[in-house]
Amino acid sequence: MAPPSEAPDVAVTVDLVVLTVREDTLCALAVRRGIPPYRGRWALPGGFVLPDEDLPQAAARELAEETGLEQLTGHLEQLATYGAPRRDPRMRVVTVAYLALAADLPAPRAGGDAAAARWAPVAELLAGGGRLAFDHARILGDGLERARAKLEYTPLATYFCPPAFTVAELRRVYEIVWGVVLDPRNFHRKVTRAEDFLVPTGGRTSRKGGRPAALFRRGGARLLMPPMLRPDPGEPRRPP
Amino acid sequence: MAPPSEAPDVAVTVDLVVLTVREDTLCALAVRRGIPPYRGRWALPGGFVLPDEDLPQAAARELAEETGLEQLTGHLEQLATYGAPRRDPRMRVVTVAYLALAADLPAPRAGGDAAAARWAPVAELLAGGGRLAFDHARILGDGLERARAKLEYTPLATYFCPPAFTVAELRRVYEIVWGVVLDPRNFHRKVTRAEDFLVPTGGRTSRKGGRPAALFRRGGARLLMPPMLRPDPGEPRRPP
DNA sequence: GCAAAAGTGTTCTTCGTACACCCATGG
DNA sequence: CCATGGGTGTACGAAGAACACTTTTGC
Repeated sequence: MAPPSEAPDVAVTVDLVVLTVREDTLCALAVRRGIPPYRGRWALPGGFVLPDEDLPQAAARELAEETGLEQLTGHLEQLATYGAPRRDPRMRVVTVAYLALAADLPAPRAGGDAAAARWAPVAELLAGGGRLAFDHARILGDGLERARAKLEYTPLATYFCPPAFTVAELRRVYEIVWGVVLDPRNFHRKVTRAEDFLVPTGGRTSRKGGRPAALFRRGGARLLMPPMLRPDPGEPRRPP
Repeated sequence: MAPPSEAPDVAVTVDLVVLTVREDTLCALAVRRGIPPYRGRWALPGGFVLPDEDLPQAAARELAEETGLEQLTGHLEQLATYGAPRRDPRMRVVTVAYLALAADLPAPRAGGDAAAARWAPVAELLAGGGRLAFDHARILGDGLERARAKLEYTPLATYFCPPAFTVAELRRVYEIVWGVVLDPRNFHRKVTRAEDFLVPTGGRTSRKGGRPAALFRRGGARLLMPPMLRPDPGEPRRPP
């Protein structure tokens, strides 16, 4: 509500869960730490909030620094804030996590405290506890859960796709993020019927086999209505 | 991601959107500021995060201090974090907002920097911009939106009710929070059929007129399935 | 023509909506 | 016995699941 007379010993950072789909796998941006603590371990990209910077600005700046991604493409939203007293052994650090979604991007570049940066499969980063530095496994898990949930009722999945995409590409996104298999016919009807969800560009794809698919771009709808229903997972996925 | 060598000049607080339903009105807890800035204006309750305290702890402590509410009853979740550079004119303050829901409570007590505290109708606090101090109108608006959305697919509405309640009382909560009128018969079926949503206590109410209603308590379900659908608003509401 | 992928139609069932109707109590 | 609200049954339509079937391309 109100600040104290004296400034407490706290630092505020932003951390980023940047998700993309590459080679039929859901991947997150990870950086290798070049300094202690957790030196040599993978972590989520992030950094300090500058004195004259709002939180979304800080997140967008870090995102651009790490990926070169323009803010015009992709999606960025606040995820949650993590501030356990000893989540960073050096001092009290409260971090505001952001979730970013982007189409397949060129390989990231290292910089700052990061010795390296790469797109890592989310499953790999979350497997076997303790791979990620700090509480970043939990943050990544929360980001993944948020993304999965929002695919149901928002156009978020389209942010994983290039500017023009086919219905099948969009369906792949759902299948990969949710880890399920969806019926291509029902999916097609659903997304093409939803008001303002997809806009036909008029273009068509050409491929080796099969009928060419129509190309679409993201429409103006902010909600997918009726929502896409997520089947309970467990089904296997076919090979790429 | 990693803290700096030197601590930046930032303070971290928690602010609370505490919602309750009293006298057929959705109300939020508001405190009157006793010190500048915004002296004499109403604000959301909140305070500093203590050095050895996690964020949810800080929120729960502030909630208990302001309302006397035990953590056993009610609901508390993180809402969002607000950190615009000049949201507090004195210094950089990043605040982590929490959303709390509670059944009708005794009148709150003032304390700390607050000259007074009261339950104020949400509509009143949000009407005519600039009533609330800082960016608290926006925070309250976000909390309201979150609460409204989560009534659809979670048992959140039951936290507005006393430990044992009737289906009609629960329906009133939905109607008041959403500002709509719901069909009592369909509502009854829906909530009583949903798995683990309501548990009959065996008790019954006695009233002046009409058949006594069965009493229920909140079940163990964390999701309401299938979800309650929110009709588009606009309908008037009958008098209390 | 055949394989392969896009896209349409059809059936069955589930679930929301509207509303008629019955139940149980106080006065 | 009647007013008042609690609770059940039923008919209709919208939408999801499953799947047969047609369309349009490359080879």
